[in-house]
Amino acid sequence: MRTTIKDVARASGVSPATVSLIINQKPVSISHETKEKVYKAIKELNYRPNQLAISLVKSTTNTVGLLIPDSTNPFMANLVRRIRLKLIDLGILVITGNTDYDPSLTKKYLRAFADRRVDAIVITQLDFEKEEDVINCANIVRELDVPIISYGRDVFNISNLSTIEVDQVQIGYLATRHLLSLGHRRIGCSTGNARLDVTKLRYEGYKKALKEFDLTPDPDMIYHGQFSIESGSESLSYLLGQNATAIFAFNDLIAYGLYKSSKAYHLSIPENLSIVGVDDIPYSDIMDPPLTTIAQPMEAVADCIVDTVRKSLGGNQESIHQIYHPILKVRGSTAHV
Amino acid sequence: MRTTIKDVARASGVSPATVSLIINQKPVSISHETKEKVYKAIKELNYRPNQLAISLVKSTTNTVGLLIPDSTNPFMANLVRRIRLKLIDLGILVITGNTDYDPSLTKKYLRAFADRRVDAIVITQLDFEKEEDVINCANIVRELDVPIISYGRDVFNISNLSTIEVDQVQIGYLATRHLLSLGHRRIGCSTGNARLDVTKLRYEGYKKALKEFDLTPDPDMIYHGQFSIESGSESLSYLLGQNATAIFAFNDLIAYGLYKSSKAYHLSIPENLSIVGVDDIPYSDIMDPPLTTIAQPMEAVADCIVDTVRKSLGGNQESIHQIYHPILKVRGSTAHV
DNA sequence: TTGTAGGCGTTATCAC
DNA sequence: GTGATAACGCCTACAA
Repeated sequence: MRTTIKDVARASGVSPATVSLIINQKPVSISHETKEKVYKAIKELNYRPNQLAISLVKSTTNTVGLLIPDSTNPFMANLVRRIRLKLIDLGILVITGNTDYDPSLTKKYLRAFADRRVDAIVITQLDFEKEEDVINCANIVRELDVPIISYGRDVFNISNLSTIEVDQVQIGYLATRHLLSLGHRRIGCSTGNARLDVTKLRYEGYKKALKEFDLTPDPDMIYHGQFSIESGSESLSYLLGQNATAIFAFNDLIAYGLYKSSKAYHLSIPENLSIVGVDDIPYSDIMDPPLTTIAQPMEAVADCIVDTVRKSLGGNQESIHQIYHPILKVRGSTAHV
Repeated sequence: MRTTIKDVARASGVSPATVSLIINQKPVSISHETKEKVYKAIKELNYRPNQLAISLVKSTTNTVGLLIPDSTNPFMANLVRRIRLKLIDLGILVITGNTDYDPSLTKKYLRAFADRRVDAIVITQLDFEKEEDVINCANIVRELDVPIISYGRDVFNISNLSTIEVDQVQIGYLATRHLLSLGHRRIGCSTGNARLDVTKLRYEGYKKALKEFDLTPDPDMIYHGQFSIESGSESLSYLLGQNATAIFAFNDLIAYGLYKSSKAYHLSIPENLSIVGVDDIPYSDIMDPPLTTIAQPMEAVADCIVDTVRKSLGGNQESIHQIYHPILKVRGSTAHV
């Protein structure tokens, strides 16, 4: 049993209430003498207030829950790092949960967060393959009664939830237009998980760009994969079979997978194949050739998330909706046909 | 105010105590009838027990704190992911803290973890540049009174702390011996933060290998850097100035930095320069050429950490000391002189 | 200036 | 079978 406020009180010959007043620097005048005694006792007993007890009475935990599908994705890893660093600065801890797009794990975390009375929950790309899982999870979220801040669109259609997003249609559009402007006409898509909102939106952007060039999207040019290196690797042979001269990889990891299997095909990038990715993770400009990619403004997103968390802790009820814009970074993986 | 056990009690016409008994499936016989009533009320009121209150009386939180210097390092990211996934399976949440090797941030986190009464703290490579910070932090750790599990050696010299480590000397040895066996004699080191224990140990291994080949280590062959891509980039010109034909990068990120600046020097790897890294992060075999590296058995380490956490929650006081061995993965970045 | 008492939401020990 | 009652460790009126 650790030392409690009572121990301190006893040791310094005052009541627990007085100790509490002193610790919390309440605006009441207390004799210098007793203050000294109490501080001394605190130091000697190495007393630290039990935050559980404090949280119970104050009903605030200075803790937020953070849910993330793939924490090993460097883009996410960097985002989360920045969020954590800014939050600890405010004295707020974050409980992180990995979901791997698993609905039941997601629900488990959501409930666990709420049960622990986190002050807010940050969810990133909370979305599932199956419609039913989305609905199911949305209901849980609605019951939660905790401020929720989402990075990515509100696929749940929940009213009081703040969203911070990057224009995903624009991402697909920028990537595709860049390729089109280089003369490519058979542009393959190596997508992320097909039913996910991000995937759909990026594909929208792809179609939008094609339309601007008076081209009709060919469904055969899509490989329905996942947001992983392995998926990218697997997609190459299919897309080559469709005579793609360029591939829009739905994120940089997928692009890395394409790089990897390109070697097996003795294809050289960008001479034989142009590739553009999404996210601009830190390894993309080290790859050979450096990867052309669409960068999301990670810092701004992280800062906005933290800001929104802070506001909601401050009692702000209004939900915020912020949209950021992506940026095309042209590097060595794309060239004229 | 959320619904409490009292609300449920009132709604179902029983006492809070009874509700508690039912919820926790205590081995007491309770009439089927009241059980039904209570379950119904719970469902209708959407009642969920407040874990803060439960933790307060049970003095266990089912939460562990995890401290990590650089969560964006893919090796760490993967390790942490696995730990989280295995822990949530046991119903345990993890509060993660990024320290960036900052002593004051580390202390802040350590205290915050303890104040929140986490059941255990997992620290990874907790170590600092300055001796004084190490001592200082060690004192805090000693006062903590929480089971601590460390990935990496106990640089603190704290008695009751479990350690899970990978033989770091062996890492340096394997990397260097590989290079030596390829005929390299001027092998540069692009190190991680100089004062860190891992750095010193890997360098020990380097010296050990040289000694086996009857070579004396040349202090000029060391570039004292950091565990980052940038540091690797910066080290190249210095080490080339020392006529290095091969470089032992103290981790894969550093190796990536070397790849990056090699391009600027129009050096081709491994023809003009051999490189070996450490960690075998997922991008290393996609690099061109694929990076020869020393892999640490991440899965085994993660599993052992989780296992140790589980045991300590079970009340096990004994500290564990486990050592794993690294593995050399020969790929395309190393060749004969 | 300091102490008393009640409450935060649970669980646990006894009674009834 | 079920219900008081006292913890758990702290905060905060309200008294003194």
